[in-house]
Amino acid sequence: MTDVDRQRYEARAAVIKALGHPSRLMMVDELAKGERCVCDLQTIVGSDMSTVSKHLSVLRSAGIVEDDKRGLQVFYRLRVPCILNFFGCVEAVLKEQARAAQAALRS
Amino acid sequence: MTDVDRQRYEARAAVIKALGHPSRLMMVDELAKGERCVCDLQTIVGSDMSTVSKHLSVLRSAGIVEDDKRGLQVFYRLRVPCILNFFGCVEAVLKEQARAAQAALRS
DNA sequence: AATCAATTTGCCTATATTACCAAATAGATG
DNA sequence: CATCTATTTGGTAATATAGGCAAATTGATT
Repeated sequence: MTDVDRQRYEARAAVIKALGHPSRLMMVDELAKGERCVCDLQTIVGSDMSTVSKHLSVLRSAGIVEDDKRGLQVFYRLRVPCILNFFGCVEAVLKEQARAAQAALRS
Repeated sequence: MTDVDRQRYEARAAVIKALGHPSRLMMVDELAKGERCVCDLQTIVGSDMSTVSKHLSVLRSAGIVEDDKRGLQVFYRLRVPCILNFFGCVEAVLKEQARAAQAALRS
């Protein structure tokens, strides 16, 4: 494992980590439908506006969303929509989890 | 956003979070080639054995890997191979990141 | 220029994560 | 049974993350 390889895994992990929070997932899901202002996202997520803003900045520095200020509002949108493909597989993992839990109960 | 919805995002985030660490990504990548004992993974990752073991337990409780003790060794393998599809999109995000960084320099 | 609205930043506290070491466990072997 | 090997568990310290409040910023409005 070379140093460059390590850096590559580091970079990948940073992207994935940015997605590893429920509020951020909610926002990504909402942004899948189109661009949204911070206020829209706050309504959905339900945290303090400053908290939402910080989550968005995590997504932005990971390269997952980009923003665009128009007037008083800042609009965010997905930069790389393939992110959405993750969810299918994540659901598969959750199903496996459930299955394993059942099996454990039976044994 | 109902409470059940929130729980669903929570569960998804937990799975994704488990992937959000460079060492764990390395291990998943290695396991893509087939099952491996903890010692194999330790060699690749290069951390303390106990650290590697804990990372594996994170992946296991997320439902991403399963393990199997045979003799003195414990073998791990991927439970849900679609995980590997993530990487393509993550690379796309990284490329976008790089492009944005370039654009920022030019402006 | 003063005020208002939307968002971000700074600060602080609580909680979570990571890593290593040392000790415990479990199976194999002499 | 004593011992060796592979792995896990417990303890602990360092660092990172998350959330809210208050203050700062930025653009719009009067």
